[in-house]
Amino acid sequence: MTELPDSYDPDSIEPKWQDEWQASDVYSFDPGESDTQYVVDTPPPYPSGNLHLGHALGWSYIDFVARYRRLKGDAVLFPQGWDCHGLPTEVKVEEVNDIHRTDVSSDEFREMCIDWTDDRIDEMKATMQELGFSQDWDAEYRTMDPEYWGKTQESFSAMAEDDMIHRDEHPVNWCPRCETAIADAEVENVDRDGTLYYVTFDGVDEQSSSGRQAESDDVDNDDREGRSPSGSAAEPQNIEIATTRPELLAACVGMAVDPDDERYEDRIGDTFEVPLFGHEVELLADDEVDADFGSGAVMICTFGDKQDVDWWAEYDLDLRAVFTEDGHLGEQAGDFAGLAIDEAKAEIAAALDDEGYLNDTEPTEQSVGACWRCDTPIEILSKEQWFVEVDQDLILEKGEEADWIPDHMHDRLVDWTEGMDWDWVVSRQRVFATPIPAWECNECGHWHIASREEAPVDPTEDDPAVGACPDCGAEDWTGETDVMDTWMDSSITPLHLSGWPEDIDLADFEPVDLRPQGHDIIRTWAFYTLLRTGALTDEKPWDDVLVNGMVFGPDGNKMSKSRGNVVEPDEAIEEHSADAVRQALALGGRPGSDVQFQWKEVKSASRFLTKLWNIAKFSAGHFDEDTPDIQDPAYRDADRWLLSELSTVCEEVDEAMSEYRFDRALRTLREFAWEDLADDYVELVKGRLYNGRPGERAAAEHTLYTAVTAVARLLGPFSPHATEEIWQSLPGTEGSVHTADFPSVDYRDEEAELAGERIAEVASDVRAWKSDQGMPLNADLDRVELYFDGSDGDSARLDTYDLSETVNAPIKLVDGRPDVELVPVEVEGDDSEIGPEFRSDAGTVMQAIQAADPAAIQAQMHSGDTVTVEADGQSFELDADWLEVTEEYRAASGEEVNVIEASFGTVLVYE
RNA sequence: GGGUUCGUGGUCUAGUUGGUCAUGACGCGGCCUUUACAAGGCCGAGGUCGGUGGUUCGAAUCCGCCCGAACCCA
Repeated sequence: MTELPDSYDPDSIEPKWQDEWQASDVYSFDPGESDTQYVVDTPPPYPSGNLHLGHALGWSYIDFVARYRRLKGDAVLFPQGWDCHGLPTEVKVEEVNDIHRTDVSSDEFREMCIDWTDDRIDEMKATMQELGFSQDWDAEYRTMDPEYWGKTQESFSAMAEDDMIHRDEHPVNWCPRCETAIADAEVENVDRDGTLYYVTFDGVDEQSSSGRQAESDDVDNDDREGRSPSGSAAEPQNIEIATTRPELLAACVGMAVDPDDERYEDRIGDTFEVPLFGHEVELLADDEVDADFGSGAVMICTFGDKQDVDWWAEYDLDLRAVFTEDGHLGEQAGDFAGLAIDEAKAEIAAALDDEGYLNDTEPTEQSVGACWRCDTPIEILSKEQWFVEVDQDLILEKGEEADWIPDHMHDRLVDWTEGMDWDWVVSRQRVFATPIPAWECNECGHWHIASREEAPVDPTEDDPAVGACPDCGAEDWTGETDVMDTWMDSSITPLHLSGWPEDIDLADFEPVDLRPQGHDIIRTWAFYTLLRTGALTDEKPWDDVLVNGMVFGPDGNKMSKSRGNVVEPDEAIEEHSADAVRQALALGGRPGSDVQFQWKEVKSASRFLTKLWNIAKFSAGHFDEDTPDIQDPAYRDADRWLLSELSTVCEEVDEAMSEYRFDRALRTLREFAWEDLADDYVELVKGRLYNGRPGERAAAEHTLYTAVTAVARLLGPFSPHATEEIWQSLPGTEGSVHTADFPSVDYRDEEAELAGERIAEVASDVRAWKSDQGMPLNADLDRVELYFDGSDGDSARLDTYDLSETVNAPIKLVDGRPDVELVPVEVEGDDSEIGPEFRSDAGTVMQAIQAADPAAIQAQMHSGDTVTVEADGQSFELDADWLEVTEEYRAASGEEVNVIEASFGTVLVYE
């Protein structure tokens, strides 16, 4: 127990506790210390070096849960991993060192990447520390460490044993800038302005040579020679197609139209000649063609898009690969070979125009697939690659078994999964990644995948353990140089955290408790984890998936450098405090919804923390080492009321936290601490604390102690630093607030709650009245009289001691109405009683009540249990309890008196 | 084009088992040194609950349509 400093200074207490926690083991996971474990599958971020507010939101949620579960007594594993492998690091390392990755050996390049990543991890850890997150750093993992990527390889081998890995020639998404295959999930569709070219394909007539028609039509550009889509006289007829990609002309292997398109009715199966390149293609009919797009006819190329791939497979078309891996035109392109794709588009369009094949162009909006790492438009190339089987049913089944918060995020998984039509291409033509543990036999071309025991292994360095080729017996191998998609690393995090393979076998795996993540990686991290864990263990990876939204800038837009609306976590921490930032993030909305970062929320959180600090400081001044142990305190109504309220708060916070409703939990806590505890309770008991007899004082002290220690613990998950400082300054506490137990306050007293509410209400009303009168709040009053207009003798059960001290006046309680002139001015009926009773007449009855003379109604209420009102010539009999008469003070009756209307009756204040 | 989510005072937000005057914060105006706190207390102004139609005695809440925004997918 230490003295609480006079003022709240987060700049000094936050770093102090962060260092303290690091040096101690408050967050270490010891499965033996509790019967219940709680394991979080924390996202391993890509180590960019910059932990932004979006991360801060996701990690705050995790930290709230982790700290809450610790309070509830679970042994919590909150680990932190790093998803290190990937292209951006390679690019960065090349940039920083001004080299190309082929300038140095692979090993050397990998080392450079590791060094770079180490530094970036340190930067992100520093921000995590500043935000007060409670990871157990003993459980840190980095996918670039052989201990980790060996597991990736082992899982690859295990899936290969189950025939879920294959190597095939298959069209893949290819980024020509990164020069690697990428998965569907790594393709972003971006809208761009493009040009739609109308190009004529001449018809081929077996009888005659493919002579062109020199016919001219009206087109927009009159310096161009145009060709009609349906040349009138000559045979055979040509056809006009529309394409945004003339550079693919050399790869054209067919043409397609809508089977119902009357313009092309008789021409299905006709042969046409590809302009400039001369090869012949056939016209197909397929439902997928949009007759309203362009000319209604399109060309099929290998490959312009996935649709082309489908048609290519379905109609068994030729493969004419025209693009090279580095985004140029290859030999198939003849005179155009060697041009970059963009150049080729312009040159081929110009050539088409020169030769009279280009009829028209028009601007068009198009959606193109782009590499999500570098935004370069992707191409589809046919390549030998490694694939992991996508078992859609299994993924859907395991996804269904998990609880998604919010619920609807599960729909995204389902939509994505059902739309998958290719297997997952996992090979990448890069360096800094997990090596694919496979070798090709130099003799017979057989591919051998490492056994599980061989991992970690670099096949470019070591030969396979198998020795001789099982197919041909040769012993000469070439190691695979391709590496794995980084999602292969991160999709086994639940397995890694569960201790596979050293502690458990795949068959022993049980789902971990929580997967927190952003909704942007449902189609990747969540999808792949379900795929891999499902395939390897036949279990769902986790019980709950908690999905966080995005953090927008203060202006409501997505944070971006170009918009200038980026707020960095350390900026917000410096301005206020980490404790305040965390509260602002918690209150930004329910989990799953996007959060707009707002300085005012951080500021108001900061004010609340100051308030809390002052409550604690005031309270601590009244505590001594005996306070925690006060036995059988002589509680008064105010104490019982506060304890009863606190019991409800504990329960509500518990429930909200277990439902991941951090916003609701925190709001509940704030209201209790500020309104009930500070504004009402503390004001009520000051008299007792300062002037009360020892027993009376002790009851208030103990109540205050119970409330403050409970609030510190309940608020600990949200604002760990301030609550720690407060907690450790209180008597009777041992160790960190973050190893304490969830407060068990179970003190229910409905009568005291009612009494307390009334005492607090009057105290607050008199306080407001004094403020209105311009009086000091501690001004003496002659007396205050409370009149209860209920008939059940309420007044007898009200404890006026604290109230009297607070308002500085003797209190008199009276059943009945005060001897001042009160005029009934309005009668209100209870909708929830009158509605169901009178159904369609309810509206009429309510109107009648309002139209009736309030005095007459009141008279009826005083003379009996029922009240009759008249409307539309009918009379309706009402239960007197359904009505409430509002009275107003009209004139003083002699003595100078002030009247305050209260919920239970009337309060008279005599100055 | 398809799907999901959302629309509440100037700004952000609570409130979805329908029920009396719609919650709070920030901002704004005014008053007040009161033995934890002026980083406080008190009072006040400010809302057709996106629009429209329906269900119902009664709709911010349920249903239909429309408008707008964000995200995901094509």
